[in-house]
Amino acid sequence: MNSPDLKSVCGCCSIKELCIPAGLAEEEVLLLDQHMNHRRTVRKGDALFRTGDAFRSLYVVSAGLFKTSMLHEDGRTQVTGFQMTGEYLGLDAISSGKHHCEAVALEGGSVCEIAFDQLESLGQLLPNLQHSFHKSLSREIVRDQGVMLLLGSMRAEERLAAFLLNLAKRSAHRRQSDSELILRMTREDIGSYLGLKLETVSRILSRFHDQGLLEVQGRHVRILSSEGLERIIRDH
Amino acid sequence: MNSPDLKSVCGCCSIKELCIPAGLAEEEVLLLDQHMNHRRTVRKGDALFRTGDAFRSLYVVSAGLFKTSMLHEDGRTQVTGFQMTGEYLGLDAISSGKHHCEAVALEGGSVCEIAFDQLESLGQLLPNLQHSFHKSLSREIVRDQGVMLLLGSMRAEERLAAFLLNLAKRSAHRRQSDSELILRMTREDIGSYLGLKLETVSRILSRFHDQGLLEVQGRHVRILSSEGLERIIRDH
DNA sequence: CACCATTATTGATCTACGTCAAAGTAGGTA
DNA sequence: TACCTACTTTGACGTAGATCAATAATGGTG
Repeated sequence: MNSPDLKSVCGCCSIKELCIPAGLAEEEVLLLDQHMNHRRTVRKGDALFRTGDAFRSLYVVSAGLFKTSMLHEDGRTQVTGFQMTGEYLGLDAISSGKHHCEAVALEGGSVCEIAFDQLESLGQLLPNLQHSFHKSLSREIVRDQGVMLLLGSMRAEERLAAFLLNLAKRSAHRRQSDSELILRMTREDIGSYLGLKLETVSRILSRFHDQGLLEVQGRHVRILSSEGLERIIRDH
Repeated sequence: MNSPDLKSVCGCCSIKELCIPAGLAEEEVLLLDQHMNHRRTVRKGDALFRTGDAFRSLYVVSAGLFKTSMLHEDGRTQVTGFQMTGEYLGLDAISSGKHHCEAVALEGGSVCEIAFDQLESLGQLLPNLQHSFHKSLSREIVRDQGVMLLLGSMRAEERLAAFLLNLAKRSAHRRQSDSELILRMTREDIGSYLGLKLETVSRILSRFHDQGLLEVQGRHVRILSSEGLERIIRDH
């Protein structure tokens, strides 16, 4: 537990408009600040929580990239998401009081932690916060259902095109380049997320490269034609 | 808008322990009752809302069975769930103020409607309600991620086995038989939900029948060996 | 710098599921 | 009751993606 430094106070946080404080009044953010455990740094490979851990807190990514994976009892495992700055980790655990997935850092970064009971109490005081929290939960549902659509009805090329466009869009939203991507995750992680084998992911990246849609250099990917990728999805 | 009859008042509702009132104190339920639009009946085929509709209310199934489908702009469509008594409809719409899926009744039934702004206000007053609502949202996330796991890592037989066991479990929880199932949805609906073609669904049901795991008579299915179905999932 | 472990690419082959097509069946309606 | 439509079953065949296998690149570490 680090002592909060100034920059990690919500009111002064560089990502406050992407995070919980978004849309809150200044005095509301002050109140929020009293309940947050401010930035905790994590190193690549660190787990924030693991499947089965008791649920106490939600986390919001303040820097870096995380992946969440579900592990089924029969040994099956599936990457359920990649979380960037401002995105919540742990929302699935509210339902039962224990985590259903594990969250692992794919690069060094930091998170802010908030005890869930405190978030709920604070929600009683701040309708704005309550509402924006509901939106976050609902947004996660929409995201998951989007992945269901992808897994249930798209072919491998379409899935990968959608994945790359999604990463690019989210990067752009965070004022990072929307064409220069660094895939912090392995081909196997991508494959697991997309319901494909790593060989298929690799093959299709090469194919996109050959078609002039991407420049692929290991984990460095540059999107040369987002229209081309969109067309792949549209033309099924 | 029907005038509420006695039986549809939450405090007297036959399914109150499956629904929003679950876990609330009597006086809290009274308050809730003042904000619910009580039972509205729906006929088979009726749509509660459609993709793109403005979001005002959540619904809870009080009787019958619904399906929700997402339609992608490119004409792709995917069944995202089948909702039974006590389950919410419309949670995805909170995020953006418009519905991302459509909800259609698969048999005659009824729903209770609650204006979302009223539910939020009520949540400010009733921490219990707030908390149980958060759990419902989170449960939907867990459910969706379970489907992601199914779609991303299971083979056709495993998906169908998991689907049937899930229906049976949820029926049992509602004090209906856990072995005698009536599939209110078409093979195509099932296929869409499971990322399979209707022919595959049909073939696998026949195969399960031949293996003595099921008795299949059109939409009437009796589970003869749930252990057998579980084994199929476990033994990938 | 050289080493090793991890990750990625590419090819050859196999197979689960999709596609296309033809009957068969059930349920609602006149 | 008989009809018609919508749904279901089953077969023959094709293909996208998995599997198996062999190199080839990385990148972190002593």
